[in-house]
Amino acid sequence: MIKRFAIYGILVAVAAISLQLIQYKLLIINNSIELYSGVLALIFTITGIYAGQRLTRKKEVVIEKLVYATPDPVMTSLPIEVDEQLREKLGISKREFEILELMSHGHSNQEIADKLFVSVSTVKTHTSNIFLKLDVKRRTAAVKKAQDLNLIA
Amino acid sequence: MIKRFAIYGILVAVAAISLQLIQYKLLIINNSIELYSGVLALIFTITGIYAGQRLTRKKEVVIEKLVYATPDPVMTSLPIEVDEQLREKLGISKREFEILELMSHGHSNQEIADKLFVSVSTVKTHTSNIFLKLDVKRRTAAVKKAQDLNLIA
DNA sequence: ATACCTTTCATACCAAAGTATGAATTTTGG
DNA sequence: CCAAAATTCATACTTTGGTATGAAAGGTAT
Repeated sequence: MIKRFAIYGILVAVAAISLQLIQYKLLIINNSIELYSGVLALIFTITGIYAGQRLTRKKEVVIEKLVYATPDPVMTSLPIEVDEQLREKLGISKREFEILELMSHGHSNQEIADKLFVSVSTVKTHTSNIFLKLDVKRRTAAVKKAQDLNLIA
Repeated sequence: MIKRFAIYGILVAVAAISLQLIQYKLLIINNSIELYSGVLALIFTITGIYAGQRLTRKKEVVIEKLVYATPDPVMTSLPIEVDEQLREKLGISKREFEILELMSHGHSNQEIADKLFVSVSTVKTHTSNIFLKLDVKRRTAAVKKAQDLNLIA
């Protein structure tokens, strides 16, 4: 940081000397204080921008950028196994898990029943069991918890 | 962005007029081109630093976070800004959005009402409007769609 | 074989969610 | 200031979700 200020100091010194030259050239040849002012303004604006950038360059804000990509085959194997382990750990059966996934897609009990070719009663039984095992009282909470646990996507 | 340049343009104009005053004051009273140069340099260095900061403020370091999802044409810039834009595009009000978020956390209408200090009726009205705007029929579907649209986390 | 788990289904009942309608109040933008 | 949008609330009604209970059928491990 000290080094940086030293460099900037040298630059200012060089600029000062340059100014003397520019000053006399412009003032003697053109006798124009306006032109001189303009050049001066331009130079120091640029210098200011440069200095400002240099001195504050490290103040960066880290922002997450979402990159869309299809899942890597190698990566997909891991989550599924974890899902499986966690599912079994929670005592959730495969059928219940199926229903949990359909539930997370926003389907009603009736729609789930139709998709799985079972009665609404069956779906209700499963969902009730899922709620017990996930320790929640509503399907929205079940989906949220399952997502938080990485049980489902 | 255009607005920013306009503001900068006005500042430059004001600076130019100020310069005339400073120029004559200093040159006439002190007859010192060196003092004038110094003031000019200082002003425009500061201006430069300010302008540089302003115009390049958004250059953050972007850390890429992989999200496994199909590319969405709407989702190209920063998530936070898109949330706002998308929300407005869908005509979803700030209050409705609040409720949508609480809904996605698995809360019931009663719980949402308690958190926001409003009646269940109000929450129901909002949720119904949300469903219309998201073109869904259930809260689970609303949450799913909002997540898919990256409207909510 | 039998004890256990999973899956299936029903019936009944209560709670929560969602719709429709209308209206009062507040905020906000021109 | 005024019009439009947002927020609030109520009442009445329908639909869906969730609980409780009981039961039947199929698979499986001891």
